[in-house]
Amino acid sequence: MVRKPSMGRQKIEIKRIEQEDSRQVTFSKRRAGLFKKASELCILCGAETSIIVFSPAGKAFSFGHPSVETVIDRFLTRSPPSDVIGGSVSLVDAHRGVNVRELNRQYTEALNQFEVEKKKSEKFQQQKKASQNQAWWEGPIENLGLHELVQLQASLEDLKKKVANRADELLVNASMPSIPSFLPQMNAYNPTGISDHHFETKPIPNTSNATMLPHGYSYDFGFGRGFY
Amino acid sequence: MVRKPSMGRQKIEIKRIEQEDSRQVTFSKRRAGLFKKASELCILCGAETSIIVFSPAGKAFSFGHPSVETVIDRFLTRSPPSDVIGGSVSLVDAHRGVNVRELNRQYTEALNQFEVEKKKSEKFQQQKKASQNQAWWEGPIENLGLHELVQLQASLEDLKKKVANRADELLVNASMPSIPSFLPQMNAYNPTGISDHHFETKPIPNTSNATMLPHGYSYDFGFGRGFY
DNA sequence: AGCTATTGATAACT
DNA sequence: TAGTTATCAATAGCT
Repeated sequence: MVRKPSMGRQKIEIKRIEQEDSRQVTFSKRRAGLFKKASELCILCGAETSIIVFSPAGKAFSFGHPSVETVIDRFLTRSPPSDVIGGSVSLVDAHRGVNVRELNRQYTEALNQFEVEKKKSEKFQQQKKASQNQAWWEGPIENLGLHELVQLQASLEDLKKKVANRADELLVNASMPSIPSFLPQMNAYNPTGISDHHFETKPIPNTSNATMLPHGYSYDFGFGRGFY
Repeated sequence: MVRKPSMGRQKIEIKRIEQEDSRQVTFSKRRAGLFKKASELCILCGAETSIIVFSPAGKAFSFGHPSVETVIDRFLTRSPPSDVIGGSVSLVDAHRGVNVRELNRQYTEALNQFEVEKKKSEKFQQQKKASQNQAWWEGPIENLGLHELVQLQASLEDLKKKVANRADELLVNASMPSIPSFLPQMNAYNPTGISDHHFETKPIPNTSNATMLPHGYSYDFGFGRGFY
């Protein structure tokens, strides 16, 4: 019998796939591959990873270990994983207003400082845009005032720490009721099916306890954090 | 001479790598691979992707197209409020959390902008310094990024290769200023040592215009969304 | 950081 | 959308 000599995998250029069907197929396959790679990275190296992917059609897919929310929160607040899950919020409540207000003040202040510095380098921005993707970085740097920028950075870093600390308290304990990993949330989440959320996720082999779900669905098996 | 018959790649089990050194090496390699895959997914399929990875040591790495913040925002906006999920925390004033979160987001954004500005200034310095020594490459290939140029100074051979790749990208995506894959961004990143942020990101080839930076650093080239 | 031998991912096709 | 195969690409083990 004559074999069917598939061309097998062919080398492709990394550029937008114009063929819509092919693009969709490739998206699905590669998204699955990406999530698998991520899960392996988590398992092999004990990393915490979060991936969010919006398909060209606008559908959201996500992968997260221990969960998308956990990683994002850690990233945004830059605070270490908290074990104060489910703590009382009433205590935070008492200081909430003041803290937020103060943080806001500091933030505004820092922002103002930043704006001043920013204007100094505005010309470079313009130069960049003017030359499109040309060499925006070319030109004199003397006017930038790097020294001042450095100082500003220091103050920002300081502020950030405060924000992070506050946020950690407020978010972790209050607004971010960290979803218990083993909860069957995904299934129970949208029992009505009314949601117009998109979800088309493919389970990945060896995914272990990482979450890998369509938009908005978390499914942490409680891998926990085994970090240093 | 006797060849050195490397064992080449061996099959491995997907389970935690106990050997610390190996784990670290694997983490670096695979993280780079993961980001590359993500960038390809974005380019090939026009997807919007965000990846955040915390190394076992706690360092944060991120990839984002158009930017981490953009994708996360989009994701969180559409995501169901997590406050409602956990019954025990339903008493929480969701609004409060939003404020803090928003505050932090704005702060992070500001910091990112600042960092970008700062980074630019550093590039200028490099540019200046580099120009003093050799500027032979200017003009003919000024479409390339400074980082590339700086990098290329060390290797003419590399130059040819890079220029070719670059030209390729530019031809294909003329309107998309991409981030030169071999950018030494992370190296020049924090010369002050003031920041306590972690950053150790590896440039990924063919990353195009996606952002792929260490924690908190966004670098949106304005790719925009080319969705349907 | 570089180098290969292999495994693993996937483009083309059914 | 899922399954198969030939190739290409990623990377484990070393240096």
